[in-house]
Amino acid sequence: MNELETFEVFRTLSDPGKEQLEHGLLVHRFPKSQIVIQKGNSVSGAYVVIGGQLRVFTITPQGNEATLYFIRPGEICVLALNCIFNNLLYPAWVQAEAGTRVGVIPAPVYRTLFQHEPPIQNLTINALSVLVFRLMSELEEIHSLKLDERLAKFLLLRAGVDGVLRITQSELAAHLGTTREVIARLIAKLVAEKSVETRRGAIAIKRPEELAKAGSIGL
Amino acid sequence: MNELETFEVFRTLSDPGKEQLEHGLLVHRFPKSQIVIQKGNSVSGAYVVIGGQLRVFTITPQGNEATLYFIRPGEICVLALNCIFNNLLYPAWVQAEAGTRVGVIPAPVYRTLFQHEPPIQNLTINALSVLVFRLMSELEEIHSLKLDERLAKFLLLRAGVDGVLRITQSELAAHLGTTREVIARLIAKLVAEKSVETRRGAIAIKRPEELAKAGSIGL
DNA sequence: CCCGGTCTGTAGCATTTGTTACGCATTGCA
DNA sequence: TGCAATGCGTAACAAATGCTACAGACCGGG
Repeated sequence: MNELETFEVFRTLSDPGKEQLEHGLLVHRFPKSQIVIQKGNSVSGAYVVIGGQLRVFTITPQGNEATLYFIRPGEICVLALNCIFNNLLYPAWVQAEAGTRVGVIPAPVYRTLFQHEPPIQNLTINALSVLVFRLMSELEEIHSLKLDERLAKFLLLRAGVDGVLRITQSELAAHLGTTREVIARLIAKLVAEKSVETRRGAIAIKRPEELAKAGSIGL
Repeated sequence: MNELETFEVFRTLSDPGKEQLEHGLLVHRFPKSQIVIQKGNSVSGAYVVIGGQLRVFTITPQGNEATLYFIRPGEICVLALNCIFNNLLYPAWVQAEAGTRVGVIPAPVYRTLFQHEPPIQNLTINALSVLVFRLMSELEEIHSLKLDERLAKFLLLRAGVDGVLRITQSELAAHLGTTREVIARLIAKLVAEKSVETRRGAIAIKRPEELAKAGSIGL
């Protein structure tokens, strides 16, 4: 039984489909922070994250990173899909976090699966759709919200159940497409009004209501 | 022969596929500037533009519009696709420009076509992919370019062969997600350096080289 | 031809964001 | 323990953008 069958979609394939998949599948492991794909690389197949997590980001001319999104276990890299369906080069950078395991389904295999297997069709369409929505709301947010509002939203949406978000301010800045100093300034305000506390490499949310107000999120 | 067969994709369907399509297809006509879909509407099917052009945009809390993209003849509304595949409500506004004709393929019909007809699969994947790329480069641009650079790029990419772009400054502002005054200020600079001339409802590009420099486009 | 609506040109000020430049704290490693 | 690397806090300044306000130009319809 291949590793992808931990995920439901791949269990519901037809038998010939499963066979094709087993034949082609490759599994890679990446150590922490390793760059998996660079902008301009050609893409050999569809990437499915089995464990760990991948981070997709771009780099601005000034050298700042801006995170586009994450790929978590069971998810598939949509940009790579785009590339294999349209024969394009990969348009961003990808970095592995923690010990990440990734399954690679070679492009030709994936394309035949897509033609005949409804589960793969759904998976594909869904992945693309979700990305479109994320990107659109991201765009809308950038146009309509100020940085402090986006920050508040980000903190709320990503904090764990204990209200603690393990992330450095530089990383935060990268996610929001700005610089560390700006983030530090905004967080200082939040600390002043006791909405959050800061630690090295982490932020603890103390008064989510305040953040929700700032980020215009219904709580 | 139905109106969609002016476009190649729909001519390459299998016979049963064509039949299904003919059964379900509806064609609508819209006068200039009519709002076609409002945010939150439910979506009845896939929209294919036959003639004219649709404009998809959002509205910020301050009431400013920001254009997301256009749908031209032969293209399909990807957001509507998303909605019919995932049973969502439409997430933006759509407005018709000029006398636009739109074909509507009801959701169930489209879904069966998608399952069995490779041309429709390709069309769908392509439409989604292209949109993802557009949105991503838009995002990257917003992060990395300043407004004047984005403006220069926009002018160059959209001007006709005669170097004239028929658009009001308010519309320009909407496309770039800013306000008219800001656009006026930036254009004033361009006029001062004689890169462009302005008329009522139009802008004439006089020295594309200058704009290309500003917008960091290789000419 | 006049008038109301739309489009444009400008100015000045308020805010937000980016930049530069430090100093200190914490961590992990030699 | 000492040192280097990394992360954080802060200040002052520069630049970009947004907002308010107003005046003149142009257009089409009555």
